[in-house]
Amino acid sequence: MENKEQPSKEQLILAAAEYEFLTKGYDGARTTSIASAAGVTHAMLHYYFRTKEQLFERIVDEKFRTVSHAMFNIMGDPSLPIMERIKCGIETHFDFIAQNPLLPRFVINEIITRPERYEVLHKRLESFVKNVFKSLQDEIDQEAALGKIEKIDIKMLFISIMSLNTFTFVAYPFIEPLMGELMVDREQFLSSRKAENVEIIIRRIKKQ
Amino acid sequence: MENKEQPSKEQLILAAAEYEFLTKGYDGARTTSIASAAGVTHAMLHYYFRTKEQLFERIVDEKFRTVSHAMFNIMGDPSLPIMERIKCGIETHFDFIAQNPLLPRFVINEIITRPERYEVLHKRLESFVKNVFKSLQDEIDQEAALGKIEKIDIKMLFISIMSLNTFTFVAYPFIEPLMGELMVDREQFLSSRKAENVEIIIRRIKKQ
DNA sequence: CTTTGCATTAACAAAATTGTTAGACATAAT
DNA sequence: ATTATGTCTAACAATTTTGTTAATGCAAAG
Repeated sequence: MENKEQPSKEQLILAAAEYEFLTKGYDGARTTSIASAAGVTHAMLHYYFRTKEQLFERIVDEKFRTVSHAMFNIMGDPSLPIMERIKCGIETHFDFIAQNPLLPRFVINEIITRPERYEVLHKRLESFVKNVFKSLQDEIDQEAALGKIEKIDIKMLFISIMSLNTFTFVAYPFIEPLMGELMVDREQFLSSRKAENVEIIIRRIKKQ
Repeated sequence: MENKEQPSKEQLILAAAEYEFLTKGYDGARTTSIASAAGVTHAMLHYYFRTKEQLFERIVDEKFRTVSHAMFNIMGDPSLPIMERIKCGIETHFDFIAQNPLLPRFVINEIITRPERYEVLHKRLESFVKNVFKSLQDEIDQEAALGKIEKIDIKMLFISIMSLNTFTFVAYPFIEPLMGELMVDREQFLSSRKAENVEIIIRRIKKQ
């Protein structure tokens, strides 16, 4: 019977594997290390998942689903006015990355080393993203024609938002030591960083 | 004697190792694969560099030096007016990343898996960066006091610039398939992306 | 032409990592 | 009580990857 207080060995292994793969990547991860972190013998790991590869697939599947799911929320509520919608999208995206700080590097490294696996995720996102881009671009073009905002390519805007929201987390260990007191209070920093990213994008769009 | 047309085995190995390590990371790299890419037996690799670790050190050293050297150029010419200086710094940084597109991911992964090695690079950059930040901040504060530009924390600006310039290259395989025609002509895309990044930062600083 | 020293290879050895198996053990069904 | 089933372990096996060595070649110095 499923007990919430006593996770099964299988769940323990999955949790340990997730952390190991996300921090060290496929090549850096060790099945023995995963097993011992999960508190089981490494034969156990092979018993449940047969191979390292299959265990990895489980993690990749789940993480790709997480990303895919997040993309749907990030695009913002179409009923909001465009400025509000973009602002809300940025904040949702930022919060998602903040809660999954290891994910971007993992996904990127994974896609680079095994591009074929990305096709599944890409296919799932492709038409959705294209549609949202198109509707956002139409709305932007309309507002721009009225002189209310700058005319801008939504794809460029998208790249900018992704860059601003993601890079801090990916490069955290690189920049943190260079930042002095700025990043010592993590909560404080993240909140002002989020506001900054919104500000940057709003200013980019606002008519001058 | 050193011949420019016939690189030595040692140089061949170093070149192959650089590519292997930059694309696959330390864990993913194989000494046999490096050797065969260099067209030598793998015993040869061990003859010249003894261990994978030592070969890797050579590459890391060189790449960290490259980054360190780049940082000095990126901070811009102090004799220029602040706007020009920042614009020029952004462009220099962008061009550097464009010419070393594999470097950011390598450096980040390397720092995450072996933070102790970063201390050498960090120490070299620390005081320089702090000084440049301070002089830039002073200049910004002066201009802001005159109402010419927005008051802004240079460190925040620095993170924004790094993010915008770097993320595209790090996440290239992730975003490229989502971008339709935008990125098909790479040269064209990079040039407009560079201009966009400058535009974004300038708008962030300009007084509204 | 012989010695010296570095470059090179092939074959081998060691280590690390992944994967398997036979059997033990518990638990629940028959 | 016996059987069946899934869980688990310890020991072992296979594979992959790294590292070594002894022997060979080769070119320059003496």
